[in-house]
Amino acid sequence: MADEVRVRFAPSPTGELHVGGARTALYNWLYAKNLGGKFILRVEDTDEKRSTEENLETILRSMQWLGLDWDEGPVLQSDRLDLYNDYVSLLMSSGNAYYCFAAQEDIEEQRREALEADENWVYRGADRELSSDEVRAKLDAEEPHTVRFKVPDEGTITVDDAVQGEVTFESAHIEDFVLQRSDEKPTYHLSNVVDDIEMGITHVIRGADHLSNTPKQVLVYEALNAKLPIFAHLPLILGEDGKRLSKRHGATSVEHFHDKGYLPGAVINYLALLGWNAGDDREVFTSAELTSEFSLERVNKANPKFDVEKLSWLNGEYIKEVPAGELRPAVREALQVRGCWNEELDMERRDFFFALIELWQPRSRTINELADHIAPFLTEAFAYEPDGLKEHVHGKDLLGVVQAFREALLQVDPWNQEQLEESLREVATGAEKEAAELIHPTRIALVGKKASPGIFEVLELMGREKARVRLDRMIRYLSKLEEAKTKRLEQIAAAAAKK
RNA sequence: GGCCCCAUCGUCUAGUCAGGCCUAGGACACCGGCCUUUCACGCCGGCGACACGGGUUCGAAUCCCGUUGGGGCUACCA
Repeated sequence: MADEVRVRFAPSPTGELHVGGARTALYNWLYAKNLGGKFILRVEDTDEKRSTEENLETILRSMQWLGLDWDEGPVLQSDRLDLYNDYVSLLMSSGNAYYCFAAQEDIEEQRREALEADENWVYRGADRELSSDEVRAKLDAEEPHTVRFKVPDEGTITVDDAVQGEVTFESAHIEDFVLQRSDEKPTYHLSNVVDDIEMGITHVIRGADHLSNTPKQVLVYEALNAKLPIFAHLPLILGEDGKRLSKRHGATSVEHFHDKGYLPGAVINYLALLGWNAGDDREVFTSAELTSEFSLERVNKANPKFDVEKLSWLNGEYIKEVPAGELRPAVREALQVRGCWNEELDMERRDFFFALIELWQPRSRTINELADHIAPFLTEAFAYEPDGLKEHVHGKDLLGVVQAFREALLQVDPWNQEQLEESLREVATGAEKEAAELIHPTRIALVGKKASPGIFEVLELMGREKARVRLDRMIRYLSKLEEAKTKRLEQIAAAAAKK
């Protein structure tokens, strides 16, 4: 029987889960699902200065939101420090590691000098040669020390990477790296390898920023006589400026996309296609298609740039296709944030709420946009869009026709699109105006914007009472315009009379 | 600086491993047009790329070398 596939996502809780990490998690998850393997979550928190509980919680929340469920874990490295110490002893007794008493500052000094002199330099600990008596004496004297790996002076290490192909490194270019810090905590190079061995990880799928570190880890595997996993290094996601994605690019955390009203399915879909493709022209994938078709062979080697425009388009595609009912909780949340949620929308006005969602689905790319569009139906606390006023209201002599339409609406029966349209056209004709000349100001009166779904649809859905209140508001606005105009004319007349 | 990786439209990419089917295909964005009371959707059309230079070959986006450009690593971070 072939070994079960076991992959892991191993974030360090030094920040939120950003899209790069999310994609790494996703590819691991897809790989496991594709092969019926296990997806394990491990938290690499051996750097206690930079790791926080809060970050961990955010990461877990983001993964859950994306639907990246794990089969085992989360395993915290901080819970198993003894394990790493056991391995240090093992490496020490097999002669692959040694105590290093050199002061950090001294090494840094040497490193700096070498760099300035343009020399290629790697640290080779002089303490490799210390006799066991000398080591014992220093240890007894409690001299601060680290444990370093004894890197061979010669030879090459070849990493056979599932994405990058064969990559060869010279041992001579690798320094005697630290396995255990002076505070006895393991470094990443140790804990990472130990856990991958202990957890039976078969495939290490991670960002390409780890490729250069891989030979060090291979050395540790070999020193431990452990079987190497298959490595797969994913290209790094870059920001729009071509630089590696970081906080400097602002909004790149998964949490942010949740807050902005993106759907988890769309984010997953976008991330899956950022560096991988099925070999055809499809852009929209179901989760099932993704898991059944994913393969490391089709992962690209070049670094992609993160394009929020395309994500937004995809998100719009998802919003369009999803049944209104599934959007309900997210829209509700967004409306609550905007302070225009009413419990009635979940009870007696449930159908109305659903109809509102359906009305705006085809013209919203995010849940937040959708909520912004729905809000005017729930509250009158919206402003008239300046552009709309300028184009369709100011200087149009509308007071009379809007008043007439307001009166006509009171008589419309039944209250449906056909009757509403008939009524509006009649009023416009009576006032010797084009229907459009009444439609545009009406739209602004109803929702404050110059764009909306069909005006009769909006009217029908909004209902007579709300429509009346909003037209009254527009009538007051138009009256004020008239007043101001009259006043100005009087002033001009008065000024002319004086001359 | 050294080591490692990468390089097709502005962006994501197909095609590269097995060279001719590529006057390089799709998607996002952008620009026109149609539809329409507006916007969006939808439909139709347009703009737009094999980084550069050498080879190899009858033939190169595809193979080789170099240059340039980008990214990563170079910590008692991960």
